[in-house]
Amino acid sequence: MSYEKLANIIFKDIDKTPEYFINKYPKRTLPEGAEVTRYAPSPTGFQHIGGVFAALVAQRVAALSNGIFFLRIEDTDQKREVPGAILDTISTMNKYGIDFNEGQTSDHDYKGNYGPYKQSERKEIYQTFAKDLIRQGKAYPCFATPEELEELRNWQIEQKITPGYYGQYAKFRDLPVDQAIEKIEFGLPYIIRLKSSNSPERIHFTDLIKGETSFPANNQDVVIIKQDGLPTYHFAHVIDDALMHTTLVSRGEEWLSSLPIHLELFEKLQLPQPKYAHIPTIMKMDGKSKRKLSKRKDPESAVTYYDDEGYPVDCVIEYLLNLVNSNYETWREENKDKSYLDFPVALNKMSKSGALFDIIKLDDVSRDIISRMTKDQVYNLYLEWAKSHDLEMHNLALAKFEGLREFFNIDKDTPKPRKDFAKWIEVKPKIVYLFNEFFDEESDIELPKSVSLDQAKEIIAEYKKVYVHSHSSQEEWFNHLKDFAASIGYCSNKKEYKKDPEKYKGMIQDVAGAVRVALTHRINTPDLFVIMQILGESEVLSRFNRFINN
RNA sequence: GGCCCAUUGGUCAAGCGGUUAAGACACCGCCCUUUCACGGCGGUAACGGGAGUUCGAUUCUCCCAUGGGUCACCA
Repeated sequence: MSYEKLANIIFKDIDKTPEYFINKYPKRTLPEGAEVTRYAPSPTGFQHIGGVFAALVAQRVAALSNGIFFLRIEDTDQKREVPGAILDTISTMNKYGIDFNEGQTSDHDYKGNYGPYKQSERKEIYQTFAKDLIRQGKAYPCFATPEELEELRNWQIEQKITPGYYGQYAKFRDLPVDQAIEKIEFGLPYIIRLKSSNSPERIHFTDLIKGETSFPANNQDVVIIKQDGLPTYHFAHVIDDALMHTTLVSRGEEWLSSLPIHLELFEKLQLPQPKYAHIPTIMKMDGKSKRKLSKRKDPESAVTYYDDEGYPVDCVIEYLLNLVNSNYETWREENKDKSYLDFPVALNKMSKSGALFDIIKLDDVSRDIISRMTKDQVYNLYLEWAKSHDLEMHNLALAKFEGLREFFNIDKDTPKPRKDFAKWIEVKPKIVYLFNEFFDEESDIELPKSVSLDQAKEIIAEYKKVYVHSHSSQEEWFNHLKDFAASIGYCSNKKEYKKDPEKYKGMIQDVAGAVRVALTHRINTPDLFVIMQILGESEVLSRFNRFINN
């Protein structure tokens, strides 16, 4: 048969058959209902939060079903490849608690029995299948130059015809085999295209997230092997996911429109087709309209942003889970002590439209989670973050080990813990007054609305005289402060004050406010008693003096 | 432009033919309180538009509008 000859000329080095690879990668033996999923990024740059989102979904689905989750590197476009991106992908995923059962483990190594897990190393496999397609007349070499294609496209658009290489516009689709061979032997460059059946039928399809949908069958003679011998995404996807026995492909919804191509490819290659879940794109508000999170414009699209800001990884994950299934919050409320790993992710409960990434909501989720951590967890996580993002604070935090832990412990053991921090970058401005290094440099002094600076100084001048550092409890200290407040004409009881405001200079909170401002320059800090204990008696008195004389 | 997907308050979203249309975040107010917080209670605020189907549509169908995606030898 002449197609046979063509196939042998094009892929003269390919001596295997599709059966060889099909037999080489038998189906895994897995428990009933186990899903095999994957994360398949191309190593083209920094990690996108959408990537973590997609990987998280796939990983959860596999883990929850006792299946397999693997990493495949889609590096068929060698021009766009960025050195180091593979390792960066792996370490980012690991950092976010996303581990792979199989797949690429470094630039050149992988684990698992279905490898290689890097497409550039699977060239022989793709070519074997492509050769088989040519042999069957289901694919053909195309000699059209990029310029020619461009011209065709422009003309089609001008004529208001669907652009593309298909049907009557596919110039080399029906080129006689001997002429094709002639061109090849002459040395003309070419690529391999699928000879689409061009079926007039509509295809009905069920997506696990989007539900029922239908579209016209593919009619494009898409490129399957590029001039460099590597496959296009479409061809590689179909072969890899079949050979790797992926049961469920979860990927961004931008792939939905090329699904007809993939479906035809599965059919032509006679390979088993997986289930699909097309994940909505994470969007962002831009003025009045939504748009995709952009690498260019949005710093928060990069995973490194969350690290730089100091969001604990668990907080980011829990927020993302919130976007995956909106009943996550309810579940979390009912299962406070469980790990997010126990949450039953359900693809059919996922929103069909793109969610807006809401940093404010992230902050809330994060604050809540941090508030439930122990003082040691908070301290250690902060220290770890500061080590790589704020060395000065890291060293101070180390030096003030006990003090800082006490500070983080304020109200920790109560049923209603404080929610001071959403991310570690917020810690510094809220604690720097503990350190003279920063405190003395501050020029801004906040004041409670009902107290003037002079009034505050007056209060402190008096308080300094009676200040006792050695109170054994917060309660004792505050009682003392109340007595003091009364002695200088401030009311210590709110109700009485309201009855007759004229009788008093102010209220107890004005006095406490003055003390707070003198010690911290802030009107908003955690419990003063603990802060004073951390500062120590001499520093407290010194700050009182500095405040009065300033 | 063709094809596909989507459309409930500012945001995330429940709802799947009959509801006073949940809840969370944000915002506002009140309360609690020994300072700061936390917390509690309450409030403002929504079914894109138009035709059908139906006794009855946020829910079903169609059309339109809007938003998004996609139409590469990129993934």
